[in-house]
Amino acid sequence: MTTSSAPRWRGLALLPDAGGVAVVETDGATSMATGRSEVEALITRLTPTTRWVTWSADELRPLILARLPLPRTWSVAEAHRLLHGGLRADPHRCWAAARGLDLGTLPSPPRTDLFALLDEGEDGGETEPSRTASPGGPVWPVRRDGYLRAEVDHSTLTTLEEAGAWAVAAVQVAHAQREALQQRGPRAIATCHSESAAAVLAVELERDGLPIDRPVLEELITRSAGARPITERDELARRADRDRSVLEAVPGIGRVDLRNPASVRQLLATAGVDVPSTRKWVLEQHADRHRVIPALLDWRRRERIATTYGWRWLDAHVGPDDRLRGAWSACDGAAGRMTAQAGLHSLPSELRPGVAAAPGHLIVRADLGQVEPRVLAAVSGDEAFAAATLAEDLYLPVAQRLGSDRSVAKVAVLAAMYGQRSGAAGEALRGLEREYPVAMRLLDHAQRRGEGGMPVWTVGGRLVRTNLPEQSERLGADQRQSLARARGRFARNAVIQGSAAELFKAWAVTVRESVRDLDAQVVLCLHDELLVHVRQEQAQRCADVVHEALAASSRRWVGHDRVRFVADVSVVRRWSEAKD
DNA sequence: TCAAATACGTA
DNA sequence: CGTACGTATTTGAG
Repeated sequence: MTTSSAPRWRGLALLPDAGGVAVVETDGATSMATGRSEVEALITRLTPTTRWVTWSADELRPLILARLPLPRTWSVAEAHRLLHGGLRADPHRCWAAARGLDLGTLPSPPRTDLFALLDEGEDGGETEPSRTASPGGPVWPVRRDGYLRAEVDHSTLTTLEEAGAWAVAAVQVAHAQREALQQRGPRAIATCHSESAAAVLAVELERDGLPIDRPVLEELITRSAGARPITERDELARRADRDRSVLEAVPGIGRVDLRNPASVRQLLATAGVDVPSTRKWVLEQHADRHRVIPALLDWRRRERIATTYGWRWLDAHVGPDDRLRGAWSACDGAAGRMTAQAGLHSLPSELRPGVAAAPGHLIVRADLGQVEPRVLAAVSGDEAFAAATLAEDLYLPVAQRLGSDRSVAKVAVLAAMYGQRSGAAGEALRGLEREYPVAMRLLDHAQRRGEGGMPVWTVGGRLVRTNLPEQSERLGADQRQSLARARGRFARNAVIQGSAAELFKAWAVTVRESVRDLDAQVVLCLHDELLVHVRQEQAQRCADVVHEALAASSRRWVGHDRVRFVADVSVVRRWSEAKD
């Protein structure tokens, strides 16, 4: 293998105020471009062979907003998250980790309070830091004790020299990260490439937003929350309107605070229904006992839309261009799935007809089928389980081997991956252990590590810690055991969920690249589902490209073709439209 | 005023 | 005693 050959890396740092870009060449020389055309020429001239190193994709935001393509990047932050787990990946932390410095004594970021004045000059660095970069390496951002200056980040850069030194430091970290990732496993560097691209995609997703059909969305909101309130009085009146349907189901009840679970429980007791809690699944079991219960469940549904996805949400997150925007991150702090704000990942299906292509456009909707068991087959190397993935419906061959119904096989496989032990799953699990011992061993091993508070790794090499937040000292024996079990289930699931996230992102960023020529954009990533917005003439071609991208990226990711991934791909006007 | 607990939407 | 996240609300501590 020749993976150790030096990558063609160029560091990139932006001067926020000057509107310029500093580029550090592979030999350390720094050049600079200012103005859009000059910057674009500088970036695109080198694009085909260059991987652009930055501390984070967020630093590239101005270039991304200017729609520069940036196809090959190395995000120091994403590499750090892969190597060390968790979410925190500011430059100072990444630098210290790459240098092997103690993270416990990481200089704290500057405070804006009065105490900051008292502490000035006590950072272990020079009191009058030289803001000059030396040719041999970054002097200015680095303190005498080896840490990066806590008060420096990309928004504070003011000169070409500073930007150059900032980029040089990023490239130095990237080289160390690459070495570490090479040790981590055969897929880790490729994973870092796609995670870095996913971080750029995350900025693009926020830039482009999700196209919505405003009249339809407004109608759907009106149906649940009531007409748009103008005054605060209106708002209270709408709220009372929603409450009324529940309250009138129990005559003479008077005023009840439906938002207070204790009051609701009392309300139900008055109606002659005694429930241990007012949780939805509990209420559903008593739905036929009194008409107030269905009314309450419907109230909850409407109230969710009114409060979380109502008029305020629409005004806050949907722009005048009818795009729904929220911030995205390329990975969460646990197994590494993408996250999104503004409710983009939990939009009720009821509102999805309101997500629609802009005029003259269509949406290519694609979702991976049965992705987690297919990922299990890939990461475990269980050849029998891999054989099942060749089927369009993986659960059919599994059921056949288990000698059970498809439904039993499905429950068993999902239970195996989620660590469920209760109910009918227990029996069927034994069948899985008999027929697919290799896959089951991998899950059990991860679970045992989690129970012991030890980390696990995704197939792409991401470290997933299992001992993070809870203070395990001073726990009773029962608490300790339930904590260990929770960690075990988490670890068992994390190797699958996290590896699936890596495959998904590899697919998503391949789609991102390959639809660029069609002038199409990925506008939503939802764990196993992609929406691509495209002009209608190109929609069919785009759907084909999405399929091809899955074939290519999954083949690369798995490393062979004995595990198959499948996607449902359809061309629709609205997100809600049925798959074909 | 802030954090935890509760609840629930999505995968 | 299935996992994850984001959002809103209530509650209780400071």
